[in-house]
Amino acid sequence: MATKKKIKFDRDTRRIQITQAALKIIASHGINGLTTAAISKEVGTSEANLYRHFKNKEEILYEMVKSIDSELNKNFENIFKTPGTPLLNLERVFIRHLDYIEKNEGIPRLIFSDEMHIGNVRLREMLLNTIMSYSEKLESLVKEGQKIGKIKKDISAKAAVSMLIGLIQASTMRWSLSGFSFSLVDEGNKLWKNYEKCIGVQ
Amino acid sequence: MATKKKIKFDRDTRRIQITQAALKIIASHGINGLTTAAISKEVGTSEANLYRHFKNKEEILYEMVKSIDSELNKNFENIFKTPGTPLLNLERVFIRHLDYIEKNEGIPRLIFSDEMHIGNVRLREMLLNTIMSYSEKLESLVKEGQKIGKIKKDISAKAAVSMLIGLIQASTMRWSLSGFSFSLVDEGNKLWKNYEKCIGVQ
DNA sequence: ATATCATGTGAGTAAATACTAACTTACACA
DNA sequence: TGTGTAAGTTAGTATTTACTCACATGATAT
Repeated sequence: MATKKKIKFDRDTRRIQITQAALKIIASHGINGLTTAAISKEVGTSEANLYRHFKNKEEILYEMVKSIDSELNKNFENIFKTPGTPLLNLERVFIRHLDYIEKNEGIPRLIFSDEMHIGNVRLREMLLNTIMSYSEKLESLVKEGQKIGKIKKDISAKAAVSMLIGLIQASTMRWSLSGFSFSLVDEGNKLWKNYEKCIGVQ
Repeated sequence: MATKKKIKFDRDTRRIQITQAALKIIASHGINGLTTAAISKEVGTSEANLYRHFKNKEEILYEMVKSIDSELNKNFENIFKTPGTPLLNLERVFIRHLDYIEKNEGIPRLIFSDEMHIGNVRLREMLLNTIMSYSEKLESLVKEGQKIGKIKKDISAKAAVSMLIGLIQASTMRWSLSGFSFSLVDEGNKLWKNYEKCIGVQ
C-alpha cells in the first residue's frame, strides 16, 4: 500500500496561499465566514499549521491589507508606462481600481469590516494610511490637470478626489448589495464621462 | 425587607428599547459586539426576554433597517417645510444626512456589515431598496434643478446623485477610520461648496 | 378577588471558535 | 547516512454564542 508522501511548503509560499485563500473566503462567505477552520480547509492543511506561519488570525488580516496597499500602488504606477494627460491618467486609475475590486470581491468586504474599524488600532491606522496616501497621489494628478488648465481651478483637489473615491465606494456598495449582478467597470465608464464634465474645463 | 417590584414594559416599548440599545452597542463595539448578552445587559433585562419581543436576532437587525429607512424619509420630507430652490434642498438633504450619521455612529457600521451583505437576502434587499428609493428622490431634485437651468443639463441625474452619495460614503469611511475624530457636518459643508461648483451652471 | 395572559427570569444547551500541546515527518546539508 | 529543524498533524480546550425551557410574576378585566 503506497501511502502518499505529502510535500511541505516553505513559509513564504504558505503565507501567500493562506492570504489568498482568506480573500477568496471573504468574497464568498463574508468576513464572518473567515474562520480558521475555513481557511485551513481552503488551503488544504490543518488549522494548527496556520499557526506555524502566522502568529494569529489578526496577522493574516494584516498581511492582506499590506497586499492591497501594494496592489493599489502597483496599479497607480503602471499608469505612467504609457503617456497620457493628467485627466486620462485619472480615468485610468479610476477604471483600474474598479477592475481590481471587481476581480477581488473580498476586498470591499474586508475594507468595510468591523475588524478594520473597531478595536484593532494597528489595522485601522494601516488602512487609513493606505487610503490617505492613495488620495494624495490622486490629488497630485488633479493639481497637474489644473495647472495645465484642463481641470477647473476653483474646486479643491481634495474635494475632486473625494468625489472620485466616493463614486468608487457608492458603486461598490450597490454592486455588493445587488449580489455582484452588474459590471463595476461598465458602470465606472458611464460615471467617468459625467465626472469629467463636472471637473473639466468646458 | 422591601423587594423592588419590577415594572413590565409592553411589546412596543421593549422593541424600541432593544433596537436603540442595539444601535448604541454597534456604535461602540461594532456589529461583532452586538451579542444577545450585550443587548440584554444594555436594556437591563434578561437574554431570554429579548425573545419575547423578537423572533431572533435577525429580526432586530430588520427592525433597525426599517427605522433607518423611515428616518431618512422623514429627513427628506422635512426639507420641504421651508421653501427653497432644488439646489438648496439638495444641500439640505446632504447636510441632514451627514448630521444623522454623525449622531448615530452605529449606522454606517450596520450598513456596511456582513450581516447586510451576505446570506440574508431579505435584509440585503431591504437595504438595497432603501438606498434605491432614496436615490430616486434625490434624482428628482436634480432633475428639477436641471429644468430651471440651475444644474448642468449634460450630466445624468443618476451620476450627480451617485457623486453626492459617494461623498457621504467616502467622508463617513474616513471619519470612521479616524475614530470619529472630526465633524462630518463641517466636512460636508466644505465638500458641498465644491460639489455645487461641479454640477451647477456657472 | 381571581383568572388570564403578556412579560420576565435562571439555568441550561449544542455548536462554533481561536488557539495549543504533544507528537510526527519531510527535507537540507554535513 | 544521520541529524537538526521547519512544516505538518491529531486531538484536544476554554470560551462565547444564539437560543430554549420551565417556572414566576405583574397588570388587567370581570
